[in-house]
Amino acid sequence: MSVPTVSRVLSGSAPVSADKRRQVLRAIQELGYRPNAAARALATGRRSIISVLTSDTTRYGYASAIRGIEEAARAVGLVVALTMLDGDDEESARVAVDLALDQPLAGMIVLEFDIQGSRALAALPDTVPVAAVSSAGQGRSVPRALFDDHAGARDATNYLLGLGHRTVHHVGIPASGRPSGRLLGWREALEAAGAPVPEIVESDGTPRSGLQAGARLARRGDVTAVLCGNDEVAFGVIKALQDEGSRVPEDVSVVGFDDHPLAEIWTPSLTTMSQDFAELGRMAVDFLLGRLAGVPVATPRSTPRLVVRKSTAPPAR
Amino acid sequence: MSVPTVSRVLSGSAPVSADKRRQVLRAIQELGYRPNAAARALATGRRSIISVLTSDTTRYGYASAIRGIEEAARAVGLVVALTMLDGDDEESARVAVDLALDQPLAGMIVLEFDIQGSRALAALPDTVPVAAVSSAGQGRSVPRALFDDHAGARDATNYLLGLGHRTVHHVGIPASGRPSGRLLGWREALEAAGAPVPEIVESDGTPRSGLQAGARLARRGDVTAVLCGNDEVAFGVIKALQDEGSRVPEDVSVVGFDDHPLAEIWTPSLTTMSQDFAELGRMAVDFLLGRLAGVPVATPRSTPRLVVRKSTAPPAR
DNA sequence: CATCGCTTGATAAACGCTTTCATGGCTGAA
DNA sequence: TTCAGCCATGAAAGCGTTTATCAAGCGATG
Repeated sequence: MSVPTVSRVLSGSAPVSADKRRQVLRAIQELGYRPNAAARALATGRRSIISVLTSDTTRYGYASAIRGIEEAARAVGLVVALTMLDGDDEESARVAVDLALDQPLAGMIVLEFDIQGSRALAALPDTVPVAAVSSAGQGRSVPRALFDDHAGARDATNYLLGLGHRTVHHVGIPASGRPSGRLLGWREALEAAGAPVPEIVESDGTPRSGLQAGARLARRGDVTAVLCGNDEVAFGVIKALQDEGSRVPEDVSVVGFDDHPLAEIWTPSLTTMSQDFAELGRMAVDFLLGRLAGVPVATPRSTPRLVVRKSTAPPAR
Repeated sequence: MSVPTVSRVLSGSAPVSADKRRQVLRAIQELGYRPNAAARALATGRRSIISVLTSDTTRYGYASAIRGIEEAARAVGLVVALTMLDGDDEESARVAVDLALDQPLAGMIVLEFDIQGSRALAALPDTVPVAAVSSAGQGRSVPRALFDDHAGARDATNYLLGLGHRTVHHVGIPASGRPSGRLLGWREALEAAGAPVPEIVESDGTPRSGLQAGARLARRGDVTAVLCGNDEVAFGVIKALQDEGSRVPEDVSVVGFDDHPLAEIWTPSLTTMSQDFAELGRMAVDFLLGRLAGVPVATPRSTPRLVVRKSTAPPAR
């Protein structure tokens, strides 16, 4: 019973007599033998890791996308490695990229939801096969799975205008490029409708910063509709508005983005642009794998879908 | 300029003249050379991957723990690989474990927050270095970083009893063993106080199931205090109670578990047992690495801390 | 009965790196 | 000037697989 025989039994690359096979299998059982992954990777050149570069993995959209990526990867026998991007300077992007690159990678997926993602993408050598998950728009020319938050924001804004609001305020979140697709879509819709374009209120995308944004909006007094950069911020905005005595949706309508699992449980339940991040993650994997295999694959796209709940209503007159 | 010289420059394992070094570095620059990770792993035997086995990564506690693990791993130059456990049968646990084991692993961390985690742990061969992140309690004898949700549930229950509630109801979530530490702590506190032990309401840990649980509780009529298995469920429970006309906390006090980022934004803000999952994840990595290095490390423990907010109050009399 | 072809097992090379070992050049002391 | 001793460098072996090549054994066929 030789080494190659074992290899053949394991890989099925050549016929082995039933007898020998049984022998080999039993020995493997007994010894608890596991092929050495490094040696195998070296000999075959096959890489089994998809590396995911992302900032804050605890946020809903990120976590969902990662989940989708992992599912799709596992389905084809690949493992996903996670590297977090935690500074937004170029140096920390380089460090993270280096760490990720030190693995035997089949490919890489960058969640380009924010500036950290863009930085990482920029720091990548162009030898490594990569797919980004990005907002539709410009950026380094790299294969991407796109979510069209430009269109999403436009639709959301139009929906609010359609309810009769004179204009729509916007609470921005950090974006990968500047300005973000969400911001552009919002502005575009306002301009197309001839509505005034109010000053943007910035946030960092967390509920807590939404609280501050909401407080600032409440102080303005003339706000009747708000489009938030994501649901977490929208939650904070609603809370702050309520704390300041505004009723949602009677006094102010609020629309979120992403369709967080808690959006339908919130009081009032949150009208939002639903995005299927998990699906987007899966598409990114398929896209990457397709390109690796040399199969031409169309750029995957996903357009957010308006989910109307109870946080929006026509303005009080 | 020979191969070993390059290796020496890169690893610093032996002195190289400044001249040669410069030469080598320039060549590396020009060629965009990257050492082959698989070959390196094979030659050195050093493994640079920590594999994390976990079920649903989008849930707050899981995502936070993963984040902590990744941070700690990255700090020592390791990469984390993620494998999701998505069935709760033994077969899918075996598949997931096999996939993870097919990498050159430094070690493995299993998030044993639920039955999937336990299954995975059971499917692990005892040759691989592993640390589990588990509720304090029994289980397979494996090094663990423990969170004491038994004590946490006890404290929470005692807090509610201390407010004057006659008893405390419990909305359970799926647990790794059965019964869960949270359930045990809750029951223990009730029994110690001589309070009646109400029938448990089950949930699957999601906001939606919390909604159902809350509706059932509302129908009982005699409920004044509820301890929920986690915050997401608590959110659902609160919502359902409110929908059914109960006021929180005036009619019913609700306590959650984990301190979700939205807990303080909720209406009313949620009293909860705060757990630092990220820290727990970091501790698990240190623990694992310490044991690998042969350094004796004490079992890390973390006890949840009561955070009192506005969802609890003395019972209406 | 001998030969051919086919199946199956063994031997050896290769993957790209690290590490040990030997060598040759240099320095410094005698 | 010479030789011991040291240091930088290159040659070679080894890490655990896969795969190509080769040899042997077997049954079938002429």
